[in-house]
Amino acid sequence: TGPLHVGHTRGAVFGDALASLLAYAGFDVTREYYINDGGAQVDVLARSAYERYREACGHAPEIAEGLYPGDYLVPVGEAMKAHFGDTLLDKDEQFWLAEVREFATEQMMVLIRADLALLGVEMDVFYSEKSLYGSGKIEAAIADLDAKGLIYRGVLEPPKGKVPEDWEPREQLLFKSTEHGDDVDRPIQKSDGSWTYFAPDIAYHFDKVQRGFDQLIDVFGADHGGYVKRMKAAVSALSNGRVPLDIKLTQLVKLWKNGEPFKMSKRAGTFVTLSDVVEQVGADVTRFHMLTRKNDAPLDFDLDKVLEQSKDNPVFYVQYAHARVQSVLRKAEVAVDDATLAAADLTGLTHPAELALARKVAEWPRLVEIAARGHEPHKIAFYLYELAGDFHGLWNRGNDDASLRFLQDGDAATTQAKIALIRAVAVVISAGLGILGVTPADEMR
RNA sequence: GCACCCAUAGCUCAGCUGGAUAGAGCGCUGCCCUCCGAAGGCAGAGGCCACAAGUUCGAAUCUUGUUGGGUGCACCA
Repeated sequence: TGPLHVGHTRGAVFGDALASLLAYAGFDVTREYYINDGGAQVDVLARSAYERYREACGHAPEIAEGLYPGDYLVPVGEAMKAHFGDTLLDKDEQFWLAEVREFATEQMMVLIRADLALLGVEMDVFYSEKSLYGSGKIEAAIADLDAKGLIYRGVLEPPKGKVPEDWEPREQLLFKSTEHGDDVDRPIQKSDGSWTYFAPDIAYHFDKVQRGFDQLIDVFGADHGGYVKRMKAAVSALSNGRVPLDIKLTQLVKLWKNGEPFKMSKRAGTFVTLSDVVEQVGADVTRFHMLTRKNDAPLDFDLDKVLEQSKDNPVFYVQYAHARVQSVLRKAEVAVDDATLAAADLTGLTHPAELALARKVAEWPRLVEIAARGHEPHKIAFYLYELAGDFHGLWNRGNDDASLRFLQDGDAATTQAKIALIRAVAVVISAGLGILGVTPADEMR
């Protein structure tokens, strides 16, 4: 219903990096974006857009309580005027709602695709929730569960503890998710017989199971933590336990500026968008920083600090290490092509700092395996930071001990051995940054 | 009331699915640029890994309980 904001950015970066990590580890990965274009929220979007349309036509917009006030809908209103002329003015909702809904959601997807492109995130599939309605897919998924004896009509117990004021017993169509690890059974139809949002979600996952995937990973915001069990229950039931579903929750991003919390108000429509952030600090910095915390830990993002060029800025620190290696390669006066380096005699590398660095580089394949298996791309970011630290340490020892410098005048064999080591560092940094979607730098500016 | 996540140095956080004296950055103390970029590096101080039991040859890591935070909890997505 709007442009992506910083919270979405974290989910996008996390999912993209995880997908790249799995691909790097040898998995065949499909990246999907599930478009929430069904349900009541899209009607709200349409009504909000209609007010902006009236505004574009010269009337004062009446943005009632509950509508989306954000001014990102202003251009949508203008586009509507260009498209519909004044044919929708002063008409009842029933005459325009469906058309405007269609128009506005399309416009929102244009925004969202542009935001993703700005971040460098590419999706293989955009899957529309709305497309499931009327296609028979929801009915088919529910029928599958029904055949397994997991669908029944019933009345749920009121929630324990604080009971909502307006609670009343209602008979609904329910999914017996408790048989697959959930705490209570979940409604898939409202009491009026229409689907709950859960029904298309089930159908979407059923579709993925039927497409033959071996494992599924969902990325949710932490505020959707309550849906984890029911979604897992659904996939477990739909796939007869064949397909594991891992759900990764990304915690909140706290924005800072000049050391002070940067307040956002969704009410007033003044939230900070993905494009705000990326335009200010760049995609590389945004992506790396979003991955310097575990996905389930809250993240501080300071719009000034992330641009600092110092050691407490991991993006810079890792880039700097890569740039230093490239600098040495440029200055080397001996052959440094891959074949020569591959054949270099490494027995001369005996200093503890050199061996420590070599050991760190050698950890890489195992680290990739661990990170991929745990679905934890942040481990790549932390590893790169440690690798860069070991490298910078060795570099600076060269200040005191000339024998540790990488370029040894008049000794091509030793120089090539040392360069083989640091070239390996650069290769790993480059691969690691590639997984995170960050461009390695050849020089610092 | 229930479910999920979290609790590690003064601060912000790692800790490789159970292995050796628990690590990093910031902050603090003291050092290192005639020398491939000091935008960096070296050294030091600083921890009862929330608490208590349990499993194990071995626990920050696994189990249970307690305390203290965060999030979510019928016919909204």
